[in-house]
Amino acid sequence: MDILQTLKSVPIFETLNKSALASIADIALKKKLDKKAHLFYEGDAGYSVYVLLKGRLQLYKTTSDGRIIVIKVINPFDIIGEVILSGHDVYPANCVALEESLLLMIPRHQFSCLLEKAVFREEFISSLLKKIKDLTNQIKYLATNDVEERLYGFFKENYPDQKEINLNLTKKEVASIIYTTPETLSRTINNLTKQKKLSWQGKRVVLHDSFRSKS
Amino acid sequence: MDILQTLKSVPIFETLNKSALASIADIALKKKLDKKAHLFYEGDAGYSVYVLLKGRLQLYKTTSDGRIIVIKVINPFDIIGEVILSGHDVYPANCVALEESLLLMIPRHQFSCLLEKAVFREEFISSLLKKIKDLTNQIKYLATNDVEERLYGFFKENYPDQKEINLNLTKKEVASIIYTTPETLSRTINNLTKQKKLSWQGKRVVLHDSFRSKS
DNA sequence: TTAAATCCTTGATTTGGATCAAGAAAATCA
DNA sequence: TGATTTTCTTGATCCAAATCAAGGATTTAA
Repeated sequence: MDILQTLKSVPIFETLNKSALASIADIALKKKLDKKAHLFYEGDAGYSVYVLLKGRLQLYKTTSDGRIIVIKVINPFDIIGEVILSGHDVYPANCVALEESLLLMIPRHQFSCLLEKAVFREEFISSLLKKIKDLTNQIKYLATNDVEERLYGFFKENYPDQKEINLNLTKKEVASIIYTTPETLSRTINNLTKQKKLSWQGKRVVLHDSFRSKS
Repeated sequence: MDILQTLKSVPIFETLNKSALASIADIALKKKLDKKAHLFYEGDAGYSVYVLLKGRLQLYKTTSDGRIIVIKVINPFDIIGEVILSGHDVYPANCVALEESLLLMIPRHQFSCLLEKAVFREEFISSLLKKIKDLTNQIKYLATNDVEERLYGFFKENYPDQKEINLNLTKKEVASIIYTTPETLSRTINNLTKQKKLSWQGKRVVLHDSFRSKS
């Protein structure tokens, strides 16, 4: 698929007219990221804004004692790295591919120019506001301390409405996304399996109707 | 102080020229909020964006079992409620005054018009990006489970560089801001006092140099 | 000024989940 | 293919902080 076609399929660019799309297509590059490869590290100076086309990324920070704190899992059509648009800024977190991913890479200056267009600006601001809402929910989700509940939230957030999931993540990775350890996740899955709330074999997860938020 | 003067003192409006300022002054209203009064509740339809001029607010959500999850403490010159700019949206959290506060209230449509101006737009986008960074840090801060550390972060974030603080909050409120209970906060203060890391009498808190992050 | 409500403290107890340990299962590599 | 690494599971133990309880201090209301 050529870049122009690709652009049209990305919601944030949908409202742009042909000439605007063409001008992005001229300077945007596709970038492939292997599983476990990093897009950037915290503190890196940033010159590009990215749009995830395919795959799944993870934004995370590390604590002083080496633990990983997952900020957010990034799904297709999310914008990444837009924080570097203010000032000559650096990325505030690390970003790694959870699976093989495909990105669109737009130089920062070019991206700024797009903001001249009212329709695009509104889309962009909306996407920032949505991100703020998401992070707000993430905080609530985290502060509501309960591993089972967080696991439920993980599926709901990242695999909405799916009963049968083909999971491209290890349990260890899921554990870190829901802020727990592999041991605790393993025991939680045990319990849920006994209660017939889900089944989890290899990459295949089936959520039964009884697997619900307690609230 | 009249509104025009006030506007000039708010960083996000600093770059605006006289006519732009005058047009805001025409439609912006000052709003006083008593301590414990709500600016809005989660789910309320929103028609205004606010700027905090004086005082301190708290954004929070409630869990299904009635606990309060503090999302963010808002300090002067922060923008509040801008999330309602996308679509015909509702506020995603509750907002309450922790002390008597003064706000500037700008109708949403008027605020949107300001975004036509490139300088203002850049300021506004920067403020959104900063908010995203802040929330990101809040997540890390929360996930780094340690009450003493979170208390340290609370002071650093909200009373930067202050050694002697006149605290307008009850200990119960501080406890909820750092995601703990009054009992645990009380014990933590005990320990820190014994170690001569701080003293906390009534509203007056003195942080000694030895009160530092462990990391 | 007293009464009622709320906040704060201290002690005792409980608990969810982390950590430690070690073997089994899977995935990756040579 | 077998060898090595990594992941997953299960059990035992530990711990920070929540919860429960109850008395004292402070604030607010009447």
